[in-house]
Amino acid sequence: MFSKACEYGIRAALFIAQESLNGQRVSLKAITAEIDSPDAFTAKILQLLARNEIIVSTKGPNGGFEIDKKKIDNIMLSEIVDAVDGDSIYKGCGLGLKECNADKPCPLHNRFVLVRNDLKKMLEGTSLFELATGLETGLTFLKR
Amino acid sequence: MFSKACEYGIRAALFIAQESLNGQRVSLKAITAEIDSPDAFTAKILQLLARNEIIVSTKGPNGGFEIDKKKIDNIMLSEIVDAVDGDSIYKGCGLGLKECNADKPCPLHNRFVLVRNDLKKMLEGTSLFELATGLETGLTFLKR
DNA sequence: TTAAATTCGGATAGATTTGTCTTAAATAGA
DNA sequence: TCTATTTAAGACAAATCTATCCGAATTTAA
Ligand code: FES
Ligand code: FES
Repeated sequence: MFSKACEYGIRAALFIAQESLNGQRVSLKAITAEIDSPDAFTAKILQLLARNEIIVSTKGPNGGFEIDKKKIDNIMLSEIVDAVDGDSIYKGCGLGLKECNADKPCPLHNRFVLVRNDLKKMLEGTSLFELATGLETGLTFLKR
Repeated sequence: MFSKACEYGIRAALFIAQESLNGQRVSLKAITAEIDSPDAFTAKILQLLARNEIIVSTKGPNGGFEIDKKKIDNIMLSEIVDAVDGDSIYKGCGLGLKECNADKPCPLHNRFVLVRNDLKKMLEGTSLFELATGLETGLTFLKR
């Protein structure tokens, strides 16, 4: 469904959001320990999220990653997925035709767009804040 | 969403179904011309579908691929996806945890399973026959 | 029986994704 | 200013996915 990079990206963003809500900036090490992901690869993804202004990175001692508190309930999963995986999941044809086109549709088109749009709406309608609360209350987990 | 192999597999199966409904067996060449896919790679996928008894292959002159007419409205897309891509799309965690587990869910679990189950139901509820009719009437297309 | 047509299977190659390593740059604090 | 800490960036490596190549096996038909 999502690439590994995207999975790590979402999990990392959720942890950063959770800690940012508590006023804490977190280091790369803390993130990869929390979400159980490869250090250097995760660092690349965090750079990408920082370049897309989804997270803020700070170098030097006590540096790390954080998210503007005020933005956390305004950052939707769709933004992260789009930054990491692009928009193919929202726009692509289910059977791999070069583009999804209702005027010359593949046989699966009508059924596929229903599911694809549901996924899109779910991602567009879910903020980091909503998911971070479940983490904070211990109801959900970022590794296992 | 699906792998390239799976996309080719579904498109190939649909073309074979359409031709089988017309009593025609089709060669690899005819298939790859119709769905615009790489020959040798497509051949591998067809072998896989044949081993999974979704299609029937015949060697020799006038050989090729076909599907038992009586089975066509009974073969669901889910079988093809499962044969080619496995069941990760039905069972996998959206955030990449080793397994999806409602007892220790990831933050996206509740929302993700809704979409994933819709996708699963769509694939389980769609037969080759249903999609092949759209092809036959010229309403849908396997390449563009 | 021979030749041609066709799929099968294994080896190989290319492309993409995933992951690592090393050095540079920035920053805080002694 | 010096040093330790931390992220940034680019080169590299490994794994996986996609695609190709070639010879073997099977079958039809002359
Ligand atoms: S054309 Fe295939 S999903 Fe729209
Ligand atoms: S645990 Fe992540 S989707 Fe179910």
